[in-house]
Amino acid sequence: MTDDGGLSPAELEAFFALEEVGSLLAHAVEQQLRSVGLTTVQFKILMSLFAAADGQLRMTDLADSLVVSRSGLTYQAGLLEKAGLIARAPSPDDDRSTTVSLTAGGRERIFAVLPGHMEVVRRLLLDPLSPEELGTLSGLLTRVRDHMRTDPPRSAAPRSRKK
Amino acid sequence: MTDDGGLSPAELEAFFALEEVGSLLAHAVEQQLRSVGLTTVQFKILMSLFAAADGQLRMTDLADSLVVSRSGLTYQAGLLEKAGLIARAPSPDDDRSTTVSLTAGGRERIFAVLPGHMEVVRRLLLDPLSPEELGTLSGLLTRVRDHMRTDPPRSAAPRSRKK
DNA sequence: TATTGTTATACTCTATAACTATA
DNA sequence: TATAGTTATAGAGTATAACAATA
Repeated sequence: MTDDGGLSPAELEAFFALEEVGSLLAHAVEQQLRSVGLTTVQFKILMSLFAAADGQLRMTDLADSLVVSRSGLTYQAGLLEKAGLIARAPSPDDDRSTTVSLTAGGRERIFAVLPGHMEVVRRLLLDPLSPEELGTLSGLLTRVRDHMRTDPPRSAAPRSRKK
Repeated sequence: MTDDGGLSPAELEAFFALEEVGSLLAHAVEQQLRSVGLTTVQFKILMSLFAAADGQLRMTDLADSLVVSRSGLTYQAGLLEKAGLIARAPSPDDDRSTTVSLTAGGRERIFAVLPGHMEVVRRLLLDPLSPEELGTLSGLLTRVRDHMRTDPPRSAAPRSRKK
């Protein structure tokens, strides 16, 4: 009658805990980002560029990795460009493409946010754990993340694959 | 120069893994919920009522626990009521308050979603872990969650607390 | 006076579809 | 023909402020 999908109590417990932890952490981070005038999406865009190998990405690749529509990314990129945090330029190899890159101002903004960002994470996530426990948690989550990445994202299908 | 807030590599690793796991899982769950005509917020509302001690909550308490504005909740409650999933009635003890409760249809909808919901969770989160690891993860996350709950949510301040 | 809930309103964001330019 | 990116547009959702009713 009360079919729960066959999950054990332990499984349900882990799931609900993860959902709540993720939700509370996301909210706290969002509040902190607001203090420097960034939304979560915008921060993700900046961090993606920051993490990119050569510091730049194509619009479409960026949209796909963030799982947003291209038009949605165009909108956000317009805001970030107007704020002087990113720059868009035609790609050298393919004239259809636009290459996005972080400006010096964008890098500064990242450095301006990170300390507070980390402080929130530390207070909410890290404080209650011992160093050993942190390592354990990190290891487990990394395994899960890697699995998520390789697993065909049937439920998080990329954009245009209209096939 | 590249101030990262003083977090160790292990801490950063745990943080980024958690952010990505939470993000990917949230997205997958959102896609699944869409198949039964619910948004994430609406599902959370239903689950909050389902989990409530006596199966009902005041509008304000519900809004606070979900960290949304009261007007925002009024909007969503209107949709859910129109869909016959919840019911609103004046509170017996306080005539200013409105008590929200799940209807039979609302309960049915929950049972309709849960199996698929759990399937997504199982595939993404639980599959790569052994039962022992699951227990460990669950324990750690539960600790973190409890800490988050007790810690003054300075960054997730409730609504009206205007001082 | 303070609180509960709703409403009116404006704004942000996102996606779909149409369009331009290039491959 | 297919792809990259933008634009026009429309829709969903959220919050602020004003309001009515009650404590």
